[in-house]
Amino acid sequence: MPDNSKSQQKTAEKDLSAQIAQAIRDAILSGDLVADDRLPSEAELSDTYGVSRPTVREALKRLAAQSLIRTKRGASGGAFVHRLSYPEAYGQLATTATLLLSLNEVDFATACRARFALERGCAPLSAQNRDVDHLAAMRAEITRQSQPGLSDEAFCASDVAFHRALVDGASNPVLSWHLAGAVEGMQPLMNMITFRNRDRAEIVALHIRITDALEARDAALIDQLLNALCTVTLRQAEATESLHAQKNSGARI
Amino acid sequence: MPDNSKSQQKTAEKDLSAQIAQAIRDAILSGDLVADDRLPSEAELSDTYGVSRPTVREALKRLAAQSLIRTKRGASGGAFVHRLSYPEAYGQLATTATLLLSLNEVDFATACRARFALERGCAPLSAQNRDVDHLAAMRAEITRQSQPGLSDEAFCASDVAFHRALVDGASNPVLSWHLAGAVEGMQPLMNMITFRNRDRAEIVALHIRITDALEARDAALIDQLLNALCTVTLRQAEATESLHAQKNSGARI
DNA sequence: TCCCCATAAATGTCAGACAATTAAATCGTG
DNA sequence: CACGATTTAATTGTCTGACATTTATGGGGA
Repeated sequence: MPDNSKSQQKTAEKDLSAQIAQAIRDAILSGDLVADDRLPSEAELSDTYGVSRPTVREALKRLAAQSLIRTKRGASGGAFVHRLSYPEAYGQLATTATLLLSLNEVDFATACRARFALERGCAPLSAQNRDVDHLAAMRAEITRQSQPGLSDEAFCASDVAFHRALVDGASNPVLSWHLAGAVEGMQPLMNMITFRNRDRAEIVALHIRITDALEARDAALIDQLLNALCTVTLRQAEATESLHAQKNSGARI
Repeated sequence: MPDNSKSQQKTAEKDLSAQIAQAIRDAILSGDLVADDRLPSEAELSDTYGVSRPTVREALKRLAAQSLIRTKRGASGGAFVHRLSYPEAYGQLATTATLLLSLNEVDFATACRARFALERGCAPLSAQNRDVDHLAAMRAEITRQSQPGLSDEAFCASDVAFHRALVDGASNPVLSWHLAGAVEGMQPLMNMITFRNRDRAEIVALHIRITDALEARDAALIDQLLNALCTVTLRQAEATESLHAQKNSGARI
């Protein structure tokens, strides 16, 4: 039996803990293990895979970091297949998105266009399924945004909440999840932008029109207004950028 | 000094490895550590945090599982802040999406509507930025899909490739990343659907019209056709479902 | 019957050691 | 002096064994 040994090409010769984690991950994603199933204890796993307990623990920690399992101490404790909740999935997505944008030098325009493209995609569904609660939430955020002397951070937060309410109007949690990740991941880039008062007024005006259009279930108009909002935001970013460039060049000379 | 102990509410009293991982994660996401920065060695970290090396290692494995760091052995080795590549980010997103859909009993209709909503969102950008390469790729997939006797898996794979080319036409990697995750996460649900020949013909016909519309840069038409495709897919899923229900009830009696 | 406590099972943590890998320093030789 | 082989040191990967901590369970006593 010559092929009993590990195939040197396929398994990629990674760490033992990575291999074990992959094996368990596959079992979960393929459905062999379903939510709330209990994995064997660390001692049993170390025996099964022929490795020490620390190695097994490293594998389990890898899975825990991906929210694939959760662990409980004590008798009748152990590692259990975790039913990923939406808030957790949101956190995972936000982390990945933030990392992807910030460490890959994705420019603001690309991220911004992607975000508005996704949001425009769910506008028709929002127009169809929106509830009075969503409209009320959006109007509340508009009131907040209109207050003078609001910090840039607070304005951004309110902006995010407004768009979140708009997306939630689609009543599609999967859609909300994607959009939340897209928006959250942009937050670091977004915080580099400063909104002048005139720009804020323009944005708030568009928000009001969007809310009205949503109330009227006018999907085409929402689409158009979101496009306008995207344009405004991009212009804003350019202005901030040129301002910084100017300042930097001035300081350098 | 009574408050020297861990604050019982704020730090949430998690595992030491989770706390350390969180601290390093924050340092990376906040920008204190940038790509390719080298972390202190495991021995130094264990000394810094006052824990043992296995505990530090568990923390590092958590971060590695999120592709936040990568490790290298040997002298001048260690843990380095990892620049997340798009393929890796794609894998992360796909894992989370698959988990979210399969372990949370998200019904096919919800996932399908979300996917097409996102795809319709990038249709205008694709119409604007599409290249001849994208059109060629889509036409190649259409040819593949039209072959009779194709297995359901192969048909699905070609379908995915077709839509991927459509999305890539937007020339926005962030957008492509989101869509790829949405589609990949649906794969397990998608594989439960069987496409009859008549349905396949209908889908391929729509694909042809979509490609033509993309060539003509007619965003509105693409939007309309994607809507139709969504409707067809949903009808398909319902048919498969009722078929299964029928079979199951028959077997049960 | 009800409460308290011992017990057992499991994860969490530690200490020390050795193996494997890799880059750099060292040495030897032409 | 130059260049290649060898040694060395630093670092991660893995193992062993032990102890601490948490928690469900069951038994004993009031």
